Amino acid sequence: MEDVATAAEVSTATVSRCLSHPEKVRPALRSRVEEVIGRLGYTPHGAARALASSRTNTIGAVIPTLSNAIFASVIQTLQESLAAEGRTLLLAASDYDRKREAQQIGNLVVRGIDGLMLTGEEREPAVYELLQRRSIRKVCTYVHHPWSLHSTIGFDNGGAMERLVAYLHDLGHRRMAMIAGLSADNDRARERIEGVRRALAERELAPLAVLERRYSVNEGRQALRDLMEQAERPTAILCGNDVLALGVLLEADHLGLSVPNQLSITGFDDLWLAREISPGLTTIHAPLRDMGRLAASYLMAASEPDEPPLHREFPAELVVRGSTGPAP
Amino acid sequence: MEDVATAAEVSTATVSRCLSHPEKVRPALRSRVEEVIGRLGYTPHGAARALASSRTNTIGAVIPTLSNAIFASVIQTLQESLAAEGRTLLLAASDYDRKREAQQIGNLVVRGIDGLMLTGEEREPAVYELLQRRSIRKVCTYVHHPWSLHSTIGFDNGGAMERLVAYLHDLGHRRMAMIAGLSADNDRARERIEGVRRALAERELAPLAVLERRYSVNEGRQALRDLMEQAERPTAILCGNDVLALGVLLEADHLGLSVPNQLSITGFDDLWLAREISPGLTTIHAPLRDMGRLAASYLMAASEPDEPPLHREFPAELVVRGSTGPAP
DNA sequence: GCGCTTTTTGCAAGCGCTTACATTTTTGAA
DNA sequence: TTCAAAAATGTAAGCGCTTGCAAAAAGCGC
Repeated sequence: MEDVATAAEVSTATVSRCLSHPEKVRPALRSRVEEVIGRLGYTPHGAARALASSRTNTIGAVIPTLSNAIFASVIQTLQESLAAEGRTLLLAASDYDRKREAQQIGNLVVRGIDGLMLTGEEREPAVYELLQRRSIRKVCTYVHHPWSLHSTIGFDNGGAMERLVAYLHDLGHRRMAMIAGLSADNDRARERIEGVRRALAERELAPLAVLERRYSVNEGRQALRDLMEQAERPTAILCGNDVLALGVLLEADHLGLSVPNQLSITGFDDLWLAREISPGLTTIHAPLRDMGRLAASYLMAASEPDEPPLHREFPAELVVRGSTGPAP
Repeated sequence: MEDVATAAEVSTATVSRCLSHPEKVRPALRSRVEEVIGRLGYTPHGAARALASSRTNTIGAVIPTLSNAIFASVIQTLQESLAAEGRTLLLAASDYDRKREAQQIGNLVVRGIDGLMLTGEEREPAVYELLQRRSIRKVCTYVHHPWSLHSTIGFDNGGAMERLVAYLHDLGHRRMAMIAGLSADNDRARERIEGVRRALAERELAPLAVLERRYSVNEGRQALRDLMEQAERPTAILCGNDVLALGVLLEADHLGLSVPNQLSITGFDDLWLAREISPGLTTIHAPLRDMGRLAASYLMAASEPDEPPLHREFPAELVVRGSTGPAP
């Protein structure tokens, strides 16, 4: 920086201003400095900037896993929106593990972030304390908790499942089962289960079974086999996400069960695959791009003192395709 | 840090050493300091550390897109390996755009990284100059170029396609076409095309057509329609990756073409989907986890002066499934 | 207990920037 | 043209750590 200042015959302060607040420098001078910067190939030192300005222009995000396309999609949007404003994305994966998530967040905080996108709301309280102490903006995504002290941007997981149950009920289904995700460290999975129970209870029904499985195709396959061994077979199966539903669909084919004639199947998320396979998967469309974009702009905004939390719900719409039909 | 030092009745230097070089501090003292750190909830300031030590403990990675599972998978492995050694991953996506990639890399470098994982080898020369000047370790993945000055960890894209052609040729196929990825800014795509041309030329054949398309299911579908409109129809179609192949498979079904009886189809990458769909997709298995792990350990290693580049090839094996069969 | 070497600890000088404040230059109304 | 107000630039004090070097403590052979 000193070299640039010398070559351009200005002070280092001016060079710094050209880089950080170009509007504060007279255009003529600015272009002279910029020319020298280009000629000398100078690039600023991020750590020094961060130390001096206590801003890192970096936003962190913690998601359960990259292996699931729905997180990849939000991250992609987030990073595009951030890049457009000159921010960088620091990414970590928790692998659906609470302890690990806390550790990864600690990592990100140490590394220096101005904001943090989280998945779901439930986590170690220590995490929220740390973020508070460092006054790092945060937002919980994939959920909508208008009562919460933490900002949330997402959709109504339980409500979406209720609509799915209502739809199946209208088709005449009475014996329904659910293959959910592991609910232990996952509030989204839990809300989906609760939504199903609630909607069935309203109709004076109960699920034949609620199986909790890791989100994977093979777990879905196995779960269907387990369900079909039981005395009372369901006519419809609600899956915790599309990946499980896909496994169920594949296994149903394998077992010679006709979908949707003998068995209706639903998913959640609306991966592109849900549309491409045959039969198409009836599912809930998760508003991923909307979430990613809003999260980005929220996290980049300047913090006001005593700002109330932001809560924004995007609709999660029911998408009816070929995997559901009237009860046999 | 000063507070910790005061409370533990030591100097800040000792606190720093407890954090960075614990073996240099007498165990009794160290545990005293660590107790205070825990009690006060002190977390070090990453930017200050980076500035003082000129190490960031952060590794960058630039991939074309997160939307393709093969990149997600490598990133997942990379990040696990890095996290195990206390390093963080800084991620950027280039969207298969050369300019954008250069810009994203610039971003990462400014932000401060000790090493960088790149996808493929071909890019703006300025990028390599920048990395050189900042003496940032780097490695190109998904390719194996033993002649290159830049380290490469990957597999032989062209050779894999040659094996695929040989296999199809043995099955009696003579009229083959290729639906490749866009080769403009993508050396992997180009090498795959060249592999096909070379293998066919050796057999005194030439591809009926080489279509270049964006990697997407719909582009694959459209490409198959285009191919089938031509006068001379292929009996086998080699796709640039599994996503294109999947589109071709779906469209073949749609068009009433029987696979593999009327048409053989191959992919590249071996996504889990390739195994799950029916018929299963004959493809090349990309050694993603191996690449990710080795890239991580290479990038974390200390740089020696005048170290020669590392070149490591992992086998990319042919996986035969139901989408290929004898020529009609 | 002594003098030596080896290990542990403290001191303090930066690391490369940003920015509050002081100083200089420019602007514009009289 | 003049002078106060506004804008542009320079000065220099940190930002929170690491680490070379010096000083102190510990270990060791006698």
